[in-house]
Amino acid sequence: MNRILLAEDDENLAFMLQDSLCELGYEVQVESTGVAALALFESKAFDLCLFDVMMPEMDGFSLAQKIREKDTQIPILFLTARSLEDDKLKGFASGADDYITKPFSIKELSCRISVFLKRTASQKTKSKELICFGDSTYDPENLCYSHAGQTYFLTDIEAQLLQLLIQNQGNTLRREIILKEIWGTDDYFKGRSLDVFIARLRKYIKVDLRLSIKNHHGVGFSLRIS
Amino acid sequence: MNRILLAEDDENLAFMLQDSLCELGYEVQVESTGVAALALFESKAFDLCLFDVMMPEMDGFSLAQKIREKDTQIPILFLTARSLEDDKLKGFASGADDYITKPFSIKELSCRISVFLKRTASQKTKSKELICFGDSTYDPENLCYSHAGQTYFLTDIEAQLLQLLIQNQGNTLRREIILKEIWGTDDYFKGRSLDVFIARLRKYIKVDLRLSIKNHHGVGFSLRIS
DNA sequence: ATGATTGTTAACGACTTGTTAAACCCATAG
DNA sequence: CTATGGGTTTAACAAGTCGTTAACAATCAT
Repeated sequence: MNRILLAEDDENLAFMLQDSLCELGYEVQVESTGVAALALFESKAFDLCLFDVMMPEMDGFSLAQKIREKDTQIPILFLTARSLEDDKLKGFASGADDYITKPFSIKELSCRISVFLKRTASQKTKSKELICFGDSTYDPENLCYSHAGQTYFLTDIEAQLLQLLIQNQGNTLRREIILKEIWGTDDYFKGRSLDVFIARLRKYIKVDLRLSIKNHHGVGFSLRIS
Repeated sequence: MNRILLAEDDENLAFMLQDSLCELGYEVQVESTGVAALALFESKAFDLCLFDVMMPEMDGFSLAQKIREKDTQIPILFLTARSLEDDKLKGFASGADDYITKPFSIKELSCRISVFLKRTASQKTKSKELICFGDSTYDPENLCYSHAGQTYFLTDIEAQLLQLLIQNQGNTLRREIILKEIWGTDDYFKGRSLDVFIARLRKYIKVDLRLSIKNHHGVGFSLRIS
């Protein structure tokens, strides 16, 4: 289920788009101002942004720039009534990926959306191969962690978290990144849940003396392999 | 240097495109038929495909499908004179990523091309690069300073301050500039905090004899590299 | 020499994280 | 329909970390 953040101040169009896109299997959240959209983007995880260019308070271009500061990957598509050359270029300069001029058909919009979702999705596709790290292994297929004959079966969230840490081994994973990746939102309680799961993983991996999960105060965690 | 495979049967347009794109720093190879383009694709590596829809022997759609069988990742962009709805949908269905209707400006084309090249490029290079200064390195991703095997993990403010100093190495950074940049305000106590952080950074970097932070009395600080 | 600026260290308080356990949720079995 | 159990979230408290402030020493400019 892909989540789309739609920023559109025209209520009718917004409703129509939300309706149509939902039918196509997307989860759509709508905000009518750039400010609100930016706030929502920061607290929840989305897979794609769809912004109207003309909006009160903050126009689509500025909004896109703000988003790009936080996320260089997420696809951003613009909707606009005008098909002016300068407008298009300004759009691309502010970090847009595509530019759709009204009137457009839902089918075309959906095609363009799926082009970008396919691309970002293919980056995520995790291989189901056995992963070796330190003196241990993790089996993504069976969600189990093994070291020297001992095997622990992990729960869903434990597994996701371990996989994230492994994929970024040595690097600091920011709390908000983890929270958005696994829980979809970033609030106080999910944050505490994260700490609880870190504690559990530490309990598992302590059998492998080469492994440790280091905290970077106020920033996040990193898996260290000595 | 990104390599583009252009399939276009109109000689004039093909030449014009090749010329313009070359000037923008792309390496462009042209074929005037789908069959030839497919053959060339199989024998050489490209980063992006740009196909005219209407071509003798094999149209752009069929060509795209053939390419997609061999490479699911490479971006494929269509050029077409018609902006018919059905055409666009057929294009996307055959594996296209974008669809540009003539007439178009080179600037717009170049924007759309770079959107996709950026995406595929970013899949290859994921990590931010290290900053080297003196005999040391600073890793902005993990907020850590390293010299000769030793690594210090910095706090948020330490990291910001070091980064500021590095970016202005050799030049004097005025106190008020630093204070506004990092703390947002410039009052007496934040000023004293700054002095405390300078002391901490000095403690870290003293392991690198080539580095020193010099004070300019009443003005600010500068990072000196001998 | 004197007042202002900077260097240095330590302590305090706010906030983040570690840890454990209880509460809660939800699916499944009885 | 209730009981059970696995898994997750919430709560509560302990431990740790960081930024600020204070205090005092050293240095600089005039």
